[in-house]
Parts: sequence; structure tokens; C-alpha cells
Amino acid sequence: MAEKASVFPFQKASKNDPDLQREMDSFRSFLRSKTHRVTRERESIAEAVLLNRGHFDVDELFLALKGRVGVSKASIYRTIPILIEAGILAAVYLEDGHMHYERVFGRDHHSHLRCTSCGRIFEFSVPELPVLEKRIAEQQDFKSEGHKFEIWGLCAKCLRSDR
Amino acid sequence: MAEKASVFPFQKASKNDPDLQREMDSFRSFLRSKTHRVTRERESIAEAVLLNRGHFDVDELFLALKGRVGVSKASIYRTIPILIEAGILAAVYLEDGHMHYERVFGRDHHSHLRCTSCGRIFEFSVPELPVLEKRIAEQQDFKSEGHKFEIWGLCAKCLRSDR
DNA sequence: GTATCTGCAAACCCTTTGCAATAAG
DNA sequence: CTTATTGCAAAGGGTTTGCAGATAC
Repeated sequence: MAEKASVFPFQKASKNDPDLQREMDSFRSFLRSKTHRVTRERESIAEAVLLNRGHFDVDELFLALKGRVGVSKASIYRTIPILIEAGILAAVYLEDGHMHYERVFGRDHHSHLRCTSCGRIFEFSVPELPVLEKRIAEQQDFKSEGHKFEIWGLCAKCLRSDR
Repeated sequence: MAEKASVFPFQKASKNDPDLQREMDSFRSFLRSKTHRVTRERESIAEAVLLNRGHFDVDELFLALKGRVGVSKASIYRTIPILIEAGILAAVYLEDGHMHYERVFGRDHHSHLRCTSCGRIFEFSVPELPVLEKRIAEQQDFKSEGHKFEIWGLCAKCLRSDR
């Protein structure tokens, strides 16, 4: 169980996509605004992340970049906090011992369903959760900054094949 | 930030507590039922865990045991899965890179508030969550096995001292 | 030109494991 | 006695870091 889902989350590329161009420009502006340098490596990493539509870990990002430009893992690890600060990337804490990430799309907060058999992640959003977060924080005299809701179990596919 | 909370979660001991004795006995029975041996080390670890009222990690457990009997970390790591199997201990996945554990008290499911400044964990339970879990799983054609809800932010104490 | 960034390899931290000595049954 | 368990120290993964050379500005 828990072998990596075969669907590779990095797309081959539509580098001419105007949306991508716009987001890359905004990332470059972000870098300049922080007096960070706009390097080939940072651009490659950002592009790979922006073209991504799923969840991934550092290894997968590294492999995806290998085919493109070639960026060391050290640079990936050093760039990730910048991408998070830039609002492009979010850390996803899954219960398997190492970090996962996902591209941030707009402001929508979503939660995850994790299949304990194939490891795939599905997303959903529940409008009640932010409300719940606020209510509980108030009750407990806490200033909340965020929440996480995860459900694990068996996805439809694994349910069928598991017996 | 994130220095360890000073409240040490292991109590000095009330080894004569009849509840503790009963739970230790049941742990010993569990060991025998699995043809595992009842060793001094396993008893020490189980006792420390049973006397615990909060969340802890392996290091904290190791330090707590140092003063008592002295058990190697290897043995702690090897005993933890047994304690989990025995239903005494549960793994808690916090977003700080390593494993935490908590003693299991009965069947009550609870969630965590985590202070991002001092690292302390507070508990709460919301009856809505299991309902939500079921509802979402149904909607997504998923067989749910469990959920996790965590809120992070600043606890009352850190809110006051942080400014 | 100069300071930042990169790749490499070593260091780190938490966790797991091989092995010889020890102890439970 | 026999086999599981222990402690130690070494090995393993994922992540971070020091440093010399490369590169953005």
C-alpha cells in the first residue's frame, strides 16, 4: 500500500499561457521587492510549481526539474520558503513523515481526503470550517491563525480493488 | 519562538493508584497475549505513558525515564508501536517535523489547538466533526476511517507576552 | 565589482537497524 | 536453555548548511 500515485502532477508545459506569464512576472516583482535576485533556478522552480495541479514533495519537484533545467535539491529547499512567502506555494502536512506542498490557487481554503491505500489526495471545501475555527478559538481564548481538516480512508477505486 | 513548554507532562508518580495498577496489568496481559515478554523496560515506558496527561515526544519520554529507570531511545522507539497496538498510546501528527504522542483516554475523539509561539497543545472536542466527516466522505464516494482537525494560532499567554 | 546565489558534500535531526550481550520464560 | 529484548553505535531518510565558485545587478 501507499505507493506513489502514478499521475505525475507536473504538466509538460504551456509556457506561453498568458496566466503563467502574468504569475511569473508577479513572482519576479516579488523577488525584486525583497531584494532577492531573479535567477534562472528560482524561475524554473516557480514555473514548475505554477504549472502544477496537485500535491507534491521535494523529490517529485526535483525530478520534474531534472528534465527541464536541472536545479539542485539545496536550491529547491532554499526556494520553497520564498515561494510560500510569495503566496504561490503552501505546505501540506500529511501524516507520512515528510513535507508536501501544493500550489495556492486564489484564496479558497480547502481540506484533504487522503486515501490510506494508494496515497492519493483529494480536495474538498466546507464553508463551516472557518466558522468552526473562529468559534472554538473564541471559546478557548485563542487567537487563531489557521486550521487544517483532513479525512483519511479509502478512495472509491481502492474500495473496489481491495476485495 | 517555539521553545518547549515548561510544563513537564510526566507526573512524579502515584504508582499505587489502583487505576494505574489495573492498566499496567492489562498491558502485561496484552504483552503475554502477543507472546511478547514483560520486561522492566516495557513496564517503565508504559508506566510513564500511563502517568502522562499531555502530549509528548520521544525525547521528553526519554528524559522522563532517565530519572526513573533508564531506558534507551532504541527501546522507546521499539516499544511505541506496541503501546499503540495495545491502545494505550496514539500518535499525534503536529506540524513541526517530528512525532508526538498522547495517552489514549477512552474513546473520546478530540482535536488540537496548537500555539505557534510556545508550542503548547490544547484540546477541544466538537461533536460536529464526526458528522462532517461522514457527510463529506459520502459526497466524495470515500470510505472514511478517521479525521483530524487542528487549529493553530496564539494562546492567551503568548498573546499577552508577545507585545 | 560586489554581494547574493548556486551546487556539492558534509552536517543535522529524528528514527530505524545490526549485533553482541543480557534476561525472560 | 532458548529466544526475545536490550543498549550501543552505525546507518537511514529528509532537510539544512558551510563553502568556493558562479552569477545577477
